[in-house]
Amino acid sequence: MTTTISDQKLAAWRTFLAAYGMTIRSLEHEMLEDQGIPLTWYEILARLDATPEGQLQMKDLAECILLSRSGLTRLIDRMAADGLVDRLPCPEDRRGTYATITDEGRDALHRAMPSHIQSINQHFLRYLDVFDAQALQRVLKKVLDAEHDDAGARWWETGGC
Amino acid sequence: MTTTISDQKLAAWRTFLAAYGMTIRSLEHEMLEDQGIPLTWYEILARLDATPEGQLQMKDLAECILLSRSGLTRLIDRMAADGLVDRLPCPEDRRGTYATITDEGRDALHRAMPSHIQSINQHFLRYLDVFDAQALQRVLKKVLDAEHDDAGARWWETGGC
DNA sequence: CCTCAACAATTGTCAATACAATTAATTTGT
DNA sequence: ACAAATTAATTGTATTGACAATTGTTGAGG
Repeated sequence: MTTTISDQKLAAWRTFLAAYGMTIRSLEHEMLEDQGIPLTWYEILARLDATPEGQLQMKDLAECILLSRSGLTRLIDRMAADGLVDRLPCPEDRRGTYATITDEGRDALHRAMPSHIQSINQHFLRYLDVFDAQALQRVLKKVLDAEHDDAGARWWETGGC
Repeated sequence: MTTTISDQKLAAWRTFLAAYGMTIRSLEHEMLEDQGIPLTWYEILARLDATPEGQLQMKDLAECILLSRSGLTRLIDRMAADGLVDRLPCPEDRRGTYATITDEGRDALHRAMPSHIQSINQHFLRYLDVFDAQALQRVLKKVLDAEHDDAGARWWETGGC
């Protein structure tokens, strides 16, 4: 049986898509322009920095970023070549590898963060008042929680934008 | 001067990012799985089909999809090679090129659309009631309208998901 | 204990994208 | 009218990403 979806809801979906596309392009552009690093690098650095140890196993990193696992190996390669992260073997499971943020990586992150937050504000948040933000948060959290009910991971609630 | 952004608003931003990433990955995967075409192709077909003439100039297409202009030339190459679109020269401006949807393209689109809408519902809309959808639409439209005030284009309001 | 399935990460290979430079056509300014 | 600037699209080249197969390791069942 095919459920009919209301035009109103589909319009909300289209607006969601368009808002994302428009915003993320500005953010990617400004991150590269102002900080010289791709937004994907920033995301990795932020996630690593948000952990107590400053490190994550590749598999955990792969699942919490919006990128494929296959791309991750070589993405970390590049970041390691730039000195922003280190690879270290995982003692308790010798299949695993930790990606660890370096001091240089933390520097780059902390240098980029204020500017990035300003970009987020400039292109997105400044158009929202507190109630808008609450509404957005409430609505989209329903989606996230429902789709992610299988695992206990709640990585998107952690800091680091 | 550096404005301070509330944690509440930043949390809304993170949720926005996470919801997009989680949803779009499912949609891309299912489009390729069920219909054998990338989601980007679907988006192009939908935009062309939504115009009265079934065609758009490359420049207009480039600005209404979430992709770079440079990638577009070869993306249309591939779709043309598959028979889903045609290229035709633009009479009133000989620099221009129209990308035109073919009958085969319309077939592919109309075949894919129900399944795609079901996917959107499955991974996103079904978690929202009418009020949620209205709230989402209202909030994100503020962002879109504000960021896009320069041009008169309101392409994201047109049909075709 | 030992085999086999599952898992983590990487590698090979090819497709897709980004960015800069180029070509061709149009518009603008004088 | 004509040189200069702008625009539309494409192309060259290098980077990045996707997907399948591979390597090494762990864990479960007999």
